[in-house]
Amino acid sequence: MVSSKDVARAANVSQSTVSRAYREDGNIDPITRQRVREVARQLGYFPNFSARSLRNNQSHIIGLMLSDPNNAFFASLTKRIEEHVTQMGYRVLLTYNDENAKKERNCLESLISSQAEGILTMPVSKENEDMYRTMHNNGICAVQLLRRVYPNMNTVVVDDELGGYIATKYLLEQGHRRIIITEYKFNQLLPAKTLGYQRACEEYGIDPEPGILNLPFDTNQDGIIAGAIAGLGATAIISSTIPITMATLKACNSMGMKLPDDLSVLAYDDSEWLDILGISAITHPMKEIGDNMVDVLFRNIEARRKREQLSAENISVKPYLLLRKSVRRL
Amino acid sequence: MVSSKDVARAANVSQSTVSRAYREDGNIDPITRQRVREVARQLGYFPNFSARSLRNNQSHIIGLMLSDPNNAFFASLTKRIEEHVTQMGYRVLLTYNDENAKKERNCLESLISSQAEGILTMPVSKENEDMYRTMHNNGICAVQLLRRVYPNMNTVVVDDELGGYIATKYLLEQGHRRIIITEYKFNQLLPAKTLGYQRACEEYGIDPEPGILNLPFDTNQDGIIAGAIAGLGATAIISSTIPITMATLKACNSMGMKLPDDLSVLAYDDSEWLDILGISAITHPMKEIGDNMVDVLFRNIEARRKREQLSAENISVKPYLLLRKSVRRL
DNA sequence: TTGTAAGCGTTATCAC
DNA sequence: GTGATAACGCTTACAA
Repeated sequence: MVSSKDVARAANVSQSTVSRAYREDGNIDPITRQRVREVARQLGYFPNFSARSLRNNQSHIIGLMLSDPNNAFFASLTKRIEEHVTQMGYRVLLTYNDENAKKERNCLESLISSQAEGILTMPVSKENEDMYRTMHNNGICAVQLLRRVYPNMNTVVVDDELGGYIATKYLLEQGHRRIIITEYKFNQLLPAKTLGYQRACEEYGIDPEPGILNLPFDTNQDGIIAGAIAGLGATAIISSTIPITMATLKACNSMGMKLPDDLSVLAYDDSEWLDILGISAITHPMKEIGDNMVDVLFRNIEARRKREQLSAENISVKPYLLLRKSVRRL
Repeated sequence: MVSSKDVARAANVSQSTVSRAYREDGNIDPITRQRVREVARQLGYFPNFSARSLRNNQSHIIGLMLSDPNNAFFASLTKRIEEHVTQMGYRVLLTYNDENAKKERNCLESLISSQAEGILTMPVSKENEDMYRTMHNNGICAVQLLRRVYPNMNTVVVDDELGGYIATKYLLEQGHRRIIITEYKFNQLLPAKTLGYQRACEEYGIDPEPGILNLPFDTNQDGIIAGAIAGLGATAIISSTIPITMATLKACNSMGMKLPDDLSVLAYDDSEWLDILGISAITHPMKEIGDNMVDVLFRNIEARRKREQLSAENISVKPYLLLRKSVRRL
């Protein structure tokens, strides 16, 4: 690799002049800058970010830690985030925790060692709290995405309690009474969507309990869903993630059920495919979510640079109902 | 950030001993290593990769440059790649070129400056050949993914000519004669899929020309597709990417066409949604593709470390037809 | 405006 | 087995 020293030699200037030619402020004669850059170009010189990072204590790296890559919802966020981050002159280091605390730990270690200035994370559980504290102590800004695992961390979430409520209420209004809602149960707590479901059910004087279907993370979801629908005699189902929506549709296919005549389906999280399939969904203002995530992060990075202390932000984005034609009025 | 110096002080050893405690070979008393690591843990020490990279001339970074993030086909590859790369103890720097040569250039500059040891790239066009040459000169290993833009670069592609041929031949066998194939035309050349389409048509003595539908990259694809179907009186269509498949299905919806009665659709690139929708597709052995990409890359990185010279590998993975029920026998 | 030199946190070489 | 020290490529006082 050609270094600034090589360029300096070739351009007959000092190494620091080369450095100056590559920085905004660098007090340097425009002519010199021009000349140095030209020589550098010919030599194939590119500044070494590792060295810069070491010297400046600024890596210009943002760590992105996602959980489940099968969820198209996240894929679409990834692009938005990358775009923003790049525009700010930062780079994205991509990691997946696979909903696994041990892997999450490895990701975090790697990101810390990479001197990431900020991280956008979907925490798996409370298990790695010490890591997040270490990061905090080291001034690494963190924003948790779509999940509120740590109360004192910056947060950008969708108001899933509201989403669950809206979804359930709509189905109730359409006359459904035996409604299934699916969930993954990570902690002991009920997911927010389920909480909203409960609230709506209780408003209608319905026992929410039998409709709550806890699913395993990776195996035979459609079989379980099919069984639950038959078992409860459900007339409607709220599928709580994109992968679960897929499983639900497969269950319908295998049982030969037609939408919305035999079963009403309301998907949580939207996808272009759902539009094609005519399936109503709880959807989210993706642009707003993506923008917020990155904005909060860089606000914090900025503040830190000025040695200001910011209190944790807590942004909750409102989901809304997108009607198509997968829900039948009873 | 706490550095090895801090740990050294706290553990009453020299800084180089701390360093040794964190390397495989490091000739160090196991007891000392244990003790040092414990002190480090308490202090919240993590090795600084920038410094390591600077000193070792090994960043342990792999650059991943994708084109279109809307294509779920790539999203699924991304995860596979990340998994592999992480397992090799490397990190993934994610960039998107948006099918735009200027952006591609920025991505490459960033990756070079990041000292990436290897990059997995989907080149946009020949425009940035100088960049790729610079990388080559600097010993940065590159593998082009799914496209063969540079003849002398390592390549992992799907044999799209074969895929186009298989798809077309199947439709012809089913009695279709007016078949549309869609494409994006980046260079002057016909895409490989279209070449396969041509070959099959010619075997059947059919003029391929009228069926070739060139689409713009981002706007109103479904309108154009609908127009083309009507215009040609097509009985079948091969949609050449996942986003185009979506557009095709939208076109069908808006024209009120039912599959496969009113139109036969054969998708190029598979998706779980297509399974749900019962749409036949040309699919790819994703695992094989992902594995190959990373294997080729690390084979090259390994060779470079040993100062060996490897000639460019050229891997072509065979696609195959997955029959569902979106094609009608005429 | 430019050059000199110190230092960022590592690893590797060389003594001991 | 351990410690001192130079060097990696860069930025930034400070000096000229």
